[in-house]
Amino acid sequence: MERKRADIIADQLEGLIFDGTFADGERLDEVQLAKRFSVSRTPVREALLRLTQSGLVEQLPRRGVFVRQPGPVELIEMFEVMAELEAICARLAASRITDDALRDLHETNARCNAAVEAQDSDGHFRENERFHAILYRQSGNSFLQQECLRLHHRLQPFRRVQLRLRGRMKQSMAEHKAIEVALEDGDGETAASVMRAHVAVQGEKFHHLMASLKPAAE
Amino acid sequence: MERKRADIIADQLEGLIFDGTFADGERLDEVQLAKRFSVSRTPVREALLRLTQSGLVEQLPRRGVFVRQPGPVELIEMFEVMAELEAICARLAASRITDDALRDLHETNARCNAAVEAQDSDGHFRENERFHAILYRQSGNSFLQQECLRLHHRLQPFRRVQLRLRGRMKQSMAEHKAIEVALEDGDGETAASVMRAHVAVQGEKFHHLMASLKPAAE
DNA sequence: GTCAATATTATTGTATACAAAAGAAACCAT
DNA sequence: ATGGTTTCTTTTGTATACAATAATATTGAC
Repeated sequence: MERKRADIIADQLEGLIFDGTFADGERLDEVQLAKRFSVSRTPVREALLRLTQSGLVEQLPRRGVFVRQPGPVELIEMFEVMAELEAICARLAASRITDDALRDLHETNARCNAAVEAQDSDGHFRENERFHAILYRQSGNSFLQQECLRLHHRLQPFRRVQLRLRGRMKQSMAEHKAIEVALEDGDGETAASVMRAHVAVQGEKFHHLMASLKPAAE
Repeated sequence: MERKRADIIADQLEGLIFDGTFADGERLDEVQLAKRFSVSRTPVREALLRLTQSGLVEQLPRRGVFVRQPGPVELIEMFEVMAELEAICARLAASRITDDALRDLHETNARCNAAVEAQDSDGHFRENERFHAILYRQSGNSFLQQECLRLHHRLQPFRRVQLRLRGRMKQSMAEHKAIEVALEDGDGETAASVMRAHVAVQGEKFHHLMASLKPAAE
């Protein structure tokens, strides 16, 4: 159950930004949003403040808040950090993961594979999320886990795109398997380097995809 | 120049939490703060919302906001993440750092050493900050840089303590030197591992210090 | 006709007023 | 006296009113 209206509005606004209803650079008018959600400006302002902290919008003093989608460079940077963070999780998890979690990881990968075979995109997405979430948790560092979840969530809209590329899903699953094996062996360095590449390639694929769509950019 | 009153208040409140004026678990009353800063509740609430996002306070719905200092476990976790993040910066910087920045780093270390010799605690602190800031920047990833600055800032009140330990400053300087050399050699892995230990030890020292002060804890 | 200065409008930032919910206190019953 | 219930108070969350500033439009001068 959600807490206050402001939080609900923040989540809804986030969704509207993620799905492109509010385009990059667009100004978010407080009174319009207030009318849209049938509330006063106060909870809308709180929601916008939260989005500002999340980095989804930018707030120019006395001018308003504007949607701020990361550009190509920033996106590559964010994926690079995500890759490093997940590599850390993998390395730490190699020595800290529980047997239960290892089993869970194995089963999750199995379900993920099955979803790929069945062309079940949503299923694959769900199990893929679970795979990564398990590793965040098994880093044994809940602060690291929180940071990973935060950045993961922020990159989510960009993450789905690259998975549609031909052959990417199967390669991705092979990487998952390699990470699983490395963790079973307690080989932190291997787990880290495979994971780093696994995540970093997502950013690169996305970048290439963008570049092919907008050849004139930059 | 600061933007709105709410931001100024947020910064001031942060300082008051850092210096212990507001103790852990203490409730921050909106009307009291409003009177203290001679404003209405509105900017106070905005400031508190910002601190909530930063993690300095916790907001229980319909109950109020409470100062939330990290406990021993969380602090160790945060230092572990900081160590890993800085290790990443060092590794990336090894291949990306500019000659100018290398010179700057060298001079900063020299000034830092001089400050240690002169027992200039503030000077050492300042140059030490600069050393780390240079590496954040030379990671060549401004998103990573921002994340490092954020966590660094959050850990600042706990960082100063361990430096007062006997012999720690000299050892710290030796580590700085080792990192500098590794960067000159373009040896990313060495730079990363030295940096990781350099930062991680801060958390451990702090932990030991706390444990020695409160032997009954946990 | 164009540029600039001023007036008008619109929008953000802050203050206050109101509503709802949680906590405290008083009252009653056993 | 103690436990529970109910009222009252305190405090958060929301709505509205006001103030200040930036954007826009209008008007006047050249």
